[in-house]
Amino acid sequence: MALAITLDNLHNMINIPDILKRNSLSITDGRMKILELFYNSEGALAHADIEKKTGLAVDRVTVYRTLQTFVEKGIIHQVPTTDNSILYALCKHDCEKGHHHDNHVHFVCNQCEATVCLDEVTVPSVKLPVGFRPVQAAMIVTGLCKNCI
Amino acid sequence: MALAITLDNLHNMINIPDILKRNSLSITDGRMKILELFYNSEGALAHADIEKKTGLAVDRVTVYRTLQTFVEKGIIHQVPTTDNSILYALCKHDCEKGHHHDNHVHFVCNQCEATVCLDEVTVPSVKLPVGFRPVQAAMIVTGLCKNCI
DNA sequence: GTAACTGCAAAATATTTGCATCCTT
DNA sequence: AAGGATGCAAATATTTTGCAGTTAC
Repeated sequence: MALAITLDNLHNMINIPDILKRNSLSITDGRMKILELFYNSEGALAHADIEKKTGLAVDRVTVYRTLQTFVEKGIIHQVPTTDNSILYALCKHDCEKGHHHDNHVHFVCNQCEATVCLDEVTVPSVKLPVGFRPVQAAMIVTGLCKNCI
Repeated sequence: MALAITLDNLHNMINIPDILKRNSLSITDGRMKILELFYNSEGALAHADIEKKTGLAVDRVTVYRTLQTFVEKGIIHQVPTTDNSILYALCKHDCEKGHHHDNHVHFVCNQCEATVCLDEVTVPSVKLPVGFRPVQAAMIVTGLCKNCI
């Protein structure tokens, strides 16, 4: 019989300490808790979300420093937004190696406010006016997500 | 206060007080100065840019309030960014009527840091996974602008 | 004259930095 | 043991709010 891959055993396949180790980061409670949060969350997270969910377990300053570290290591990336909020999301593919490959479309739900990475949808290229040399492109689509339709 | 008539807005026959009037806003020094700034600037502006350029002429709080008012009226729009900065740019077409039509691509120069609206380049549509209903899309391209190539 | 707008002060938030202590390796 | 990571306190920075005085209409 085929092995059913549920969310749960998908998570079991992910080894949080290992990810930290691969990125030459010491394995600490705070980093584990925060990284776990990302793996257990559907969409992108703001600093405030993380602070709320970790509660007293992790200091506010540590959250700032951890997010910064994770971005530098390529474990998470900053999600572009149309407003001015700062969101972070896991680099699903192989950003862990230090290069970000977040050229996928980000979707923001107007209803539930969640931001999700549509890893399978790549940003289309556009023709720019003469004189502009493109290097990277980001795209944000807003609308209704599957939970809110 | 005397409105400085630059070659540019003279040529385009842009009447700053008129724009305010059309939007049922009283014509004040601060609003004129700030709106003028937008018309005389190539790209998008951050709150800090405006504060620096208006100097003591306009209070910091007034800048915040004016930007908010202008966005509400559809005179300017918030520019999506890949980092977390807040940028504003003129709505070039007919956003003054209260609806935003900023579905154009925004370009950020890695060299000079300027953000410009590519009004002539519209955001392409993408095919989303089942369950996502798109309403709006934004796109940010980074690279080198014509001045920095 | 009246409503709208501004500036100032201060409150509320958000982010960064320094340093002593603790924990991972 | 040593270097890195954390927590706490405090310094900065950013944004919002209240209110009294001023200005546009």
